[in-house]
Amino acid sequence: MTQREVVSFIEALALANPNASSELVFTNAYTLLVSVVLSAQATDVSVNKATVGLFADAPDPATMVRLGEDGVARHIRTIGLWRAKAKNVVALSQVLIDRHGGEVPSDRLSLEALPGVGRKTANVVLNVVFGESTMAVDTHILRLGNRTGLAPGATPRAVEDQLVKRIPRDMLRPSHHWLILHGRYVCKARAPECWHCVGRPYCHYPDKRLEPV
DNA sequence: ATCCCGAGGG
DNA sequence: CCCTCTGGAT
Repeated sequence: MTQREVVSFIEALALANPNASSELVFTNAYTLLVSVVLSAQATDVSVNKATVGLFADAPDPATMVRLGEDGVARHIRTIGLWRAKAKNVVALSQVLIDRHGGEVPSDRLSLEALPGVGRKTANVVLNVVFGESTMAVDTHILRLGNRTGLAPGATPRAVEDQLVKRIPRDMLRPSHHWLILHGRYVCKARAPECWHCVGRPYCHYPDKRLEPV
């Protein structure tokens, strides 16, 4: 896809989704961070179902540590990978208390040092909470980037670097949400709905589905 | 059977 | 570079 087509594609997504935002339910930096940690290999809907009760019991790091792994696990057992996630959420909360005054740090190094937080989660927090122009590449963006030709790359990091390089700086931050929503609801993994895709003129996917099944 | 806003360990 | 962790929706 040419540079001009990349910009046209992103502009079309912007028009189609003027107020795109995260679909995770959160009220502050801490609840966003925990929600994103819980969202690995899980849908936002299932995460939100579990966090209602979790954050009612433990809205901050101190209460989360007090709740403990078993207490957290009770709330999130409906989400995949719940054992590791319960452990990480408690450990991460303890680190926030010990090293960051109970607050969520605003730099990548500190974020990625938290248990259960890798590059993708750090990028989401930096983008949503701290207003940075990061591009968090999840399964949707990895698929969409390769399928459409927008950002070919074998790994999330390769796709991230492509997107950062090709999307104009002033569009990069909101592009994260535009791309995720497009991947989730239009450029879907199983049956992409190309018939109402605004990126169709630029997309390289050879098997465009031009009408509903 | 495949997929979902991955990370850590070997 | 694997592999494992994990459950609900489709």
